[in-house]
Amino acid sequence: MFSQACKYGIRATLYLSIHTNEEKKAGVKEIADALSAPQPFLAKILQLLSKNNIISSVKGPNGGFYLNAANNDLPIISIINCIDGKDVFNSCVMGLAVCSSENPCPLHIQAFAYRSGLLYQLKYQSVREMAQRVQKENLKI
Amino acid sequence: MFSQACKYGIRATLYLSIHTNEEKKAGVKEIADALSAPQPFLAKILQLLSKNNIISSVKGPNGGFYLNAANNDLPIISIINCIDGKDVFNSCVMGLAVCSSENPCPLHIQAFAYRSGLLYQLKYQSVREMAQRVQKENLKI
DNA sequence: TTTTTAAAAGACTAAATTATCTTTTTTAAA
DNA sequence: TTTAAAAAAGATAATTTAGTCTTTTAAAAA
Repeated sequence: MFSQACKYGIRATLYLSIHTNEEKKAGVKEIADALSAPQPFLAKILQLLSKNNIISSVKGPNGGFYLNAANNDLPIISIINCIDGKDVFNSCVMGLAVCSSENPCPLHIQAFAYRSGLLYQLKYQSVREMAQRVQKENLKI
Repeated sequence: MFSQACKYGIRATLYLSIHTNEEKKAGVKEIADALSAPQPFLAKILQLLSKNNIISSVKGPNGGFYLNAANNDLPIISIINCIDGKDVFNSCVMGLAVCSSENPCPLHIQAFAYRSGLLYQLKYQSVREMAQRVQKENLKI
Protein backbone atom coordinates (compact mmCIF):
# COMPACT_ATOMS: atom_id res chain seq x y z
CA MET A 1 0.00 0.00 0.00
CA PHE A 2 2.62 2.57 1.07
CA SER A 3 6.08 2.75 -0.46
CA GLN A 4 9.11 1.93 1.65
CA ALA A 5 10.05 5.62 1.62
CA CYS A 6 6.61 6.54 2.94
CA LYS A 7 6.78 3.99 5.75
CA TYR A 8 10.15 5.32 6.86
CA GLY A 9 8.74 8.84 6.57
CA ILE A 10 5.82 8.15 8.89
CA ARG A 11 7.97 6.36 11.45
CA ALA A 12 10.66 9.05 11.36
CA THR A 13 8.10 11.80 11.89
CA LEU A 14 6.64 9.95 14.88
CA TYR A 15 10.15 9.52 16.24
CA LEU A 16 10.75 13.26 15.90
CA SER A 17 7.45 14.06 17.59
CA ILE A 18 8.40 11.94 20.57
CA HIS A 19 12.08 12.81 20.88
CA THR A 20 12.56 16.36 19.60
CA ASN A 21 11.43 19.95 19.88
CA GLU A 22 12.85 23.38 18.97
CA GLU A 23 15.61 22.97 21.55
CA LYS A 24 16.40 19.29 21.15
CA LYS A 25 17.04 18.05 17.61
CA ALA A 26 17.97 14.68 16.18
CA GLY A 27 20.46 13.87 13.43
CA VAL A 28 19.87 11.43 10.59
CA LYS A 29 22.13 8.84 12.16
CA GLU A 30 20.21 8.81 15.43
CA ILE A 31 16.88 8.44 13.62
CA ALA A 32 18.16 5.83 11.19
CA ASP A 33 19.56 3.77 14.05
CA ALA A 34 16.33 4.02 16.02
CA LEU A 35 14.22 2.87 13.06
CA SER A 36 16.73 0.39 11.61
CA ALA A 37 16.50 2.32 8.35
CA PRO A 38 19.28 2.91 5.81
CA GLN A 39 20.80 6.26 6.74
CA PRO A 40 21.36 7.86 3.31
CA PHE A 41 17.94 6.79 2.09
CA LEU A 42 16.30 8.16 5.21
CA ALA A 43 18.23 11.41 4.76
CA LYS A 44 16.61 11.86 1.34
CA ILE A 45 13.18 11.31 2.80
CA LEU A 46 13.77 13.71 5.68
CA GLN A 47 14.99 16.35 3.23
CA LEU A 48 11.83 15.97 1.20
CA LEU A 49 9.61 16.25 4.28
CA SER A 50 11.61 19.25 5.47
CA LYS A 51 11.36 21.00 2.10
CA ASN A 52 7.59 20.58 2.27
CA ASN A 53 7.38 21.87 5.84
CA ILE A 54 6.15 18.59 7.27
CA ILE A 55 9.17 18.50 9.54
CA SER A 56 11.78 21.15 10.44
CA SER A 57 15.57 21.19 10.27
CA VAL A 58 18.60 23.35 10.91
CA LYS A 59 22.07 22.86 9.54
CA GLY A 60 25.34 23.12 11.38
CA PRO A 61 26.54 22.15 14.84
CA ASN A 62 23.75 21.13 17.18
CA GLY A 63 21.55 21.12 14.13
CA GLY A 64 19.31 18.31 13.02
CA PHE A 65 15.68 17.51 12.44
CA TYR A 66 12.83 18.31 14.79
CA LEU A 67 9.11 19.09 14.90
CA ASN A 68 7.72 22.46 15.86
CA ALA A 69 4.15 23.00 17.06
CA ALA A 70 2.82 23.50 13.54
CA ASN A 71 4.49 20.30 12.35
CA ASN A 72 2.97 18.40 15.25
CA ASP A 73 -0.50 19.63 14.34
CA LEU A 74 -0.39 18.26 10.81
CA PRO A 75 -2.48 15.17 10.04
CA ILE A 76 -0.59 11.97 9.35
CA ILE A 77 -1.99 11.92 5.82
CA SER A 78 0.15 14.95 4.94
CA ILE A 79 3.27 12.77 5.24
CA ILE A 80 1.76 10.25 2.87
CA ASN A 81 0.58 12.89 0.41
CA CYS A 82 4.07 14.35 0.40
CA ILE A 83 5.92 11.09 -0.28
CA ASP A 84 3.52 8.82 -2.16
CA GLY A 85 1.20 11.42 -3.66
CA LYS A 86 -2.55 11.72 -3.38
CA ASP A 87 -3.54 8.73 -5.49
CA VAL A 88 -2.75 6.02 -2.92
CA PHE A 89 -6.28 6.08 -1.60
CA ASN A 90 -8.01 6.74 -4.88
CA SER A 91 -6.55 4.29 -7.36
CA CYS A 92 -8.55 1.14 -8.13
CA VAL A 93 -7.38 -2.02 -6.32
CA MET A 94 -7.88 -3.98 -9.51
CA GLY A 95 -6.05 -1.42 -11.63
CA LEU A 96 -9.00 -0.20 -13.66
CA ALA A 97 -8.62 3.27 -15.14
CA VAL A 98 -12.21 4.10 -14.30
CA CYS A 99 -13.58 2.75 -11.03
CA SER A 100 -16.14 4.66 -8.98
CA SER A 101 -19.42 4.15 -7.16
CA GLU A 102 -21.19 4.53 -10.51
CA ASN A 103 -18.76 2.29 -12.36
CA PRO A 104 -17.36 -0.03 -9.70
CA CYS A 105 -14.87 -2.85 -10.09
CA PRO A 106 -15.82 -6.15 -8.44
CA LEU A 107 -13.87 -5.24 -5.31
CA HIS A 108 -14.82 -1.60 -5.16
CA ILE A 109 -17.21 -1.62 -2.21
CA GLN A 110 -15.00 -3.68 0.10
CA ALA A 111 -11.85 -1.86 -0.91
CA PHE A 112 -13.55 1.46 -0.40
CA ALA A 113 -14.67 0.48 3.10
CA TYR A 114 -11.20 -0.72 4.00
CA ARG A 115 -9.47 2.35 2.71
CA SER A 116 -11.89 4.95 4.04
CA GLY A 117 -11.60 3.52 7.53
CA LEU A 118 -7.86 3.81 7.41
CA LEU A 119 -8.04 7.17 5.65
CA TYR A 120 -10.19 8.54 8.45
CA GLN A 121 -7.49 7.72 10.97
CA LEU A 122 -4.86 9.37 8.83
CA LYS A 123 -6.86 12.49 8.03
CA TYR A 124 -8.18 13.27 11.49
CA GLN A 125 -5.29 12.17 13.66
CA SER A 126 -2.43 14.63 14.03
CA VAL A 127 1.19 13.63 14.29
CA ARG A 128 1.11 14.74 17.93
CA GLU A 129 -1.95 12.64 18.70
CA MET A 130 -0.53 9.53 17.14
CA ALA A 131 2.81 10.08 18.86
CA GLN A 132 1.04 10.43 22.21
CA ARG A 133 -0.84 7.25 21.54
CA VAL A 134 2.45 5.52 20.77
CA GLN A 135 3.82 6.58 24.14
CA LYS A 136 0.70 5.95 26.17
CA GLU A 137 0.01 2.54 24.65
CA ASN A 138 3.68 1.65 24.36
CA LEU A 139 3.40 1.02 20.62
CA LYS A 140 6.37 0.28 18.40
CA ILE A 141 7.50 2.57 15.55
CA MET B 1 -1.66 -3.11 -2.54
CA PHE B 2 -1.56 -5.65 -5.38
CA SER B 3 1.16 -5.72 -8.02
CA GLN B 4 0.31 -4.86 -11.60
CA ALA B 5 0.82 -8.52 -12.50
CA CYS B 6 -1.66 -9.56 -9.85
CA LYS B 7 -4.29 -7.08 -11.04
CA TYR B 8 -3.99 -8.36 -14.58
CA GLY B 9 -4.15 -11.90 -13.22
CA ILE B 10 -7.43 -11.34 -11.38
CA ARG B 11 -9.04 -9.54 -14.31
CA ALA B 12 -7.87 -12.16 -16.81
CA THR B 13 -9.22 -14.98 -14.68
CA LEU B 14 -12.61 -13.25 -14.43
CA TYR B 15 -12.57 -12.74 -18.20
CA LEU B 16 -11.91 -16.44 -18.67
CA SER B 17 -14.69 -17.37 -16.27
CA ILE B 18 -17.16 -15.29 -18.25
CA HIS B 19 -16.04 -16.07 -21.78
CA THR B 20 -14.56 -19.57 -21.82
CA ASN B 21 -15.13 -23.21 -20.95
CA GLU B 22 -13.65 -26.57 -21.97
CA GLU B 23 -15.02 -26.14 -25.50
CA LYS B 24 -14.45 -22.44 -26.03
CA LYS B 25 -10.98 -21.11 -25.25
CA ALA B 26 -9.40 -17.69 -25.49
CA GLY B 27 -5.93 -16.75 -26.77
CA VAL B 28 -3.61 -14.27 -25.09
CA LYS B 29 -4.30 -11.65 -27.74
CA GLU B 30 -8.04 -11.73 -27.19
CA ILE B 31 -7.64 -11.43 -23.42
CA ALA B 32 -4.99 -8.72 -23.63
CA ASP B 33 -7.16 -6.69 -25.98
CA ALA B 34 -10.19 -7.06 -23.73
CA LEU B 35 -8.29 -5.92 -20.65
CA SER B 36 -6.06 -3.36 -22.38
CA ALA B 37 -3.10 -5.22 -20.96
CA PRO B 38 0.34 -5.68 -22.58
CA GLN B 39 0.14 -9.00 -24.41
CA PRO B 40 3.59 -10.51 -23.65
CA PHE B 41 3.37 -9.52 -20.00
CA LEU B 42 -0.09 -10.99 -19.70
CA ALA B 43 1.15 -14.17 -21.38
CA LYS B 44 3.72 -14.58 -18.61
CA ILE B 45 1.07 -14.16 -15.96
CA LEU B 46 -1.31 -16.61 -17.62
CA GLN B 47 1.51 -19.14 -17.88
CA LEU B 48 2.19 -18.81 -14.17
CA LEU B 49 -1.49 -19.23 -13.30
CA SER B 50 -1.74 -22.20 -15.65
CA LYS B 51 1.33 -23.87 -14.18
CA ASN B 52 -0.26 -23.55 -10.74
CA ASN B 53 -3.60 -24.93 -11.92
CA ILE B 54 -5.49 -21.73 -11.26
CA ILE B 55 -6.45 -21.60 -14.92
CA SER B 56 -6.22 -24.19 -17.71
CA SER B 57 -4.61 -24.14 -21.15
CA VAL B 58 -4.00 -26.20 -24.24
CA LYS B 59 -1.43 -25.58 -26.94
CA GLY B 60 -1.85 -25.76 -30.65
CA PRO B 61 -4.59 -24.83 -33.08
CA ASN B 62 -7.88 -23.96 -31.38
CA GLY B 63 -5.93 -23.96 -28.17
CA GLY B 64 -5.86 -21.20 -25.61
CA PHE B 65 -6.73 -20.48 -22.01
CA TYR B 66 -9.94 -21.41 -20.26
CA LEU B 67 -11.42 -22.30 -16.90
CA ASN B 68 -12.73 -25.71 -16.01
CA ALA B 69 -15.16 -26.38 -13.17
CA ALA B 70 -12.39 -26.84 -10.62
CA ASN B 71 -10.75 -23.56 -11.66
CA ASN B 72 -14.07 -21.77 -11.32
CA ASP B 73 -14.50 -23.08 -7.78
CA LEU B 74 -11.22 -21.61 -6.52
CA PRO B 75 -11.40 -18.58 -4.26
CA ILE B 76 -10.15 -15.30 -5.68
CA ILE B 77 -7.40 -15.22 -3.05
CA SER B 78 -5.70 -18.18 -4.75
CA ILE B 79 -4.88 -15.93 -7.72
CA ILE B 80 -3.32 -13.39 -5.37
CA ASN B 81 -1.40 -16.03 -3.41
CA CYS B 82 -0.06 -17.40 -6.68
CA ILE B 83 1.18 -14.07 -8.06
CA ASP B 84 1.95 -11.83 -5.10
CA GLY B 85 2.53 -14.45 -2.43
CA LYS B 86 0.86 -14.88 0.92
CA ASP B 87 2.31 -11.86 2.70
CA VAL B 88 0.15 -9.19 1.06
CA PHE B 89 -2.42 -9.36 3.82
CA ASN B 90 -0.01 -10.03 6.66
CA SER B 91 2.75 -7.48 6.28
CA CYS B 92 2.63 -4.37 8.48
CA VAL B 93 1.29 -1.22 6.79
CA MET B 94 4.05 0.76 8.47
CA GLY B 95 6.75 -1.68 7.48
CA LEU B 96 7.59 -2.99 10.96
CA ALA B 97 9.21 -6.40 11.09
CA VAL B 98 7.12 -7.37 14.09
CA CYS B 99 3.54 -6.11 14.17
CA SER B 100 0.76 -8.15 15.75
CA SER B 101 -2.15 -7.77 18.14
CA GLU B 102 0.34 -8.16 21.00
CA ASN B 103 2.87 -5.79 19.48
CA PRO B 104 0.85 -3.49 17.25
CA CYS B 105 2.05 -0.58 15.16
CA PRO B 106 0.07 2.67 15.50
CA LEU B 107 -2.09 1.73 12.52
CA HIS B 108 -2.45 -1.95 13.28
CA ILE B 109 -6.01 -2.07 14.56
CA GLN B 110 -7.47 0.04 11.77
CA ALA B 111 -5.46 -1.69 9.07
CA PHE B 112 -6.35 -5.10 10.44
CA ALA B 113 -10.06 -4.38 10.69
CA TYR B 114 -10.45 -3.16 7.17
CA ARG B 115 -8.06 -5.56 5.56
CA SER B 116 -9.91 -8.50 7.01
CA GLY B 117 -13.10 -7.24 5.38
CA LEU B 118 -11.43 -7.31 2.01
CA LEU B 119 -9.73 -10.60 2.75
CA TYR B 120 -13.07 -12.17 3.61
CA GLN B 121 -14.39 -11.30 0.15
CA LEU B 122 -11.34 -12.81 -1.47
CA LYS B 123 -11.28 -15.95 0.63
CA TYR B 124 -14.92 -16.90 0.50
CA GLN B 125 -15.89 -15.74 -2.96
CA SER B 126 -15.08 -18.13 -5.78
CA VAL B 127 -14.00 -17.03 -9.22
CA ARG B 128 -17.36 -18.25 -10.52
CA GLU B 129 -19.28 -16.25 -7.96
CA MET B 130 -17.40 -13.06 -8.63
CA ALA B 131 -17.72 -13.53 -12.38
CA GLN B 132 -21.49 -14.03 -12.01
CA ARG B 133 -21.66 -10.87 -9.96
CA VAL B 134 -19.75 -9.05 -12.69
CA GLN B 135 -22.34 -10.13 -15.24
CA LYS B 136 -25.41 -9.63 -13.08
CA GLU B 137 -24.37 -6.21 -11.82
CA ASN B 138 -22.75 -5.21 -15.08
CA LEU B 139 -19.39 -4.52 -13.41
CA LYS B 140 -16.23 -3.67 -15.32
CA ILE B 141 -13.13 -5.86 -15.37
C1' DT C 1 37.68 34.39 11.04
C1' DT C 2 38.38 29.58 10.85
C1' DT C 3 36.87 25.17 11.80
C1' DT C 4 33.54 21.84 12.53
C1' DT C 5 29.08 19.96 12.25
C1' DA C 6 25.09 18.63 10.03
C1' DA C 7 21.58 19.17 6.44
C1' DA C 8 20.84 19.96 1.22
C1' DA C 9 21.63 18.74 -3.25
C1' DG C 10 22.92 16.05 -6.96
C1' DA C 11 24.97 12.23 -9.25
C1' DC C 12 25.29 7.54 -9.17
C1' DT C 13 24.30 2.33 -8.25
C1' DA C 14 21.43 -1.71 -7.19
C1' DA C 15 17.37 -4.28 -7.08
C1' DA C 16 12.75 -5.24 -8.19
C1' DT C 17 9.01 -4.87 -11.19
C1' DT C 18 7.13 -4.41 -15.64
C1' DA C 19 7.40 -5.39 -20.23
C1' DT C 20 9.32 -7.35 -24.69
C1' DC C 21 11.45 -10.51 -27.88
C1' DT C 22 12.94 -15.02 -29.57
C1' DT C 23 12.98 -19.87 -29.61
C1' DT C 24 10.93 -24.24 -28.40
C1' DT C 25 7.24 -27.42 -27.63
C1' DT C 26 2.71 -29.18 -28.22
C1' DT C 27 -1.31 -30.16 -30.78
C1' DA C 28 -4.68 -30.13 -34.23
C1' DA C 29 -5.86 -29.60 -38.90
C1' DA C 30 -4.64 -29.84 -43.78
C1' DT D 1 3.34 -36.37 -42.56
C1' DT D 2 3.66 -31.65 -42.97
C1' DT D 3 2.11 -27.25 -41.67
C1' DA D 4 0.21 -23.87 -38.80
C1' DA D 5 -1.44 -22.24 -34.47
C1' DA D 6 -0.86 -21.30 -29.89
C1' DA D 7 1.17 -21.82 -25.29
C1' DA D 8 5.75 -22.55 -22.71
C1' DA D 9 10.15 -21.17 -21.78
C1' DG D 10 14.01 -18.36 -21.57
C1' DA D 11 16.69 -14.33 -22.50
C1' DT D 12 16.68 -9.46 -22.71
C1' DA D 13 15.24 -4.53 -22.07
C1' DA D 14 13.00 -0.61 -19.75
C1' DT D 15 11.18 1.58 -15.84
C1' DT D 16 10.52 2.40 -11.13
C1' DT D 17 11.86 2.14 -6.52
C1' DA D 18 15.35 1.71 -3.17
C1' DG D 19 19.61 2.82 -1.64
C1' DT D 20 24.57 5.00 -1.75
C1' DC D 21 28.19 8.31 -2.37
C1' DT D 22 30.17 12.89 -3.03
C1' DT D 23 30.05 17.74 -2.99
C1' DT D 24 27.95 22.01 -1.45
C1' DT D 25 25.75 25.09 1.77
C1' DA D 26 24.55 26.88 6.22
C1' DA D 27 25.33 27.81 10.90
C1' DA D 28 27.29 27.54 15.34
C1' DA D 29 31.31 27.16 18.18
C1' DA D 30 36.22 27.72 18.82
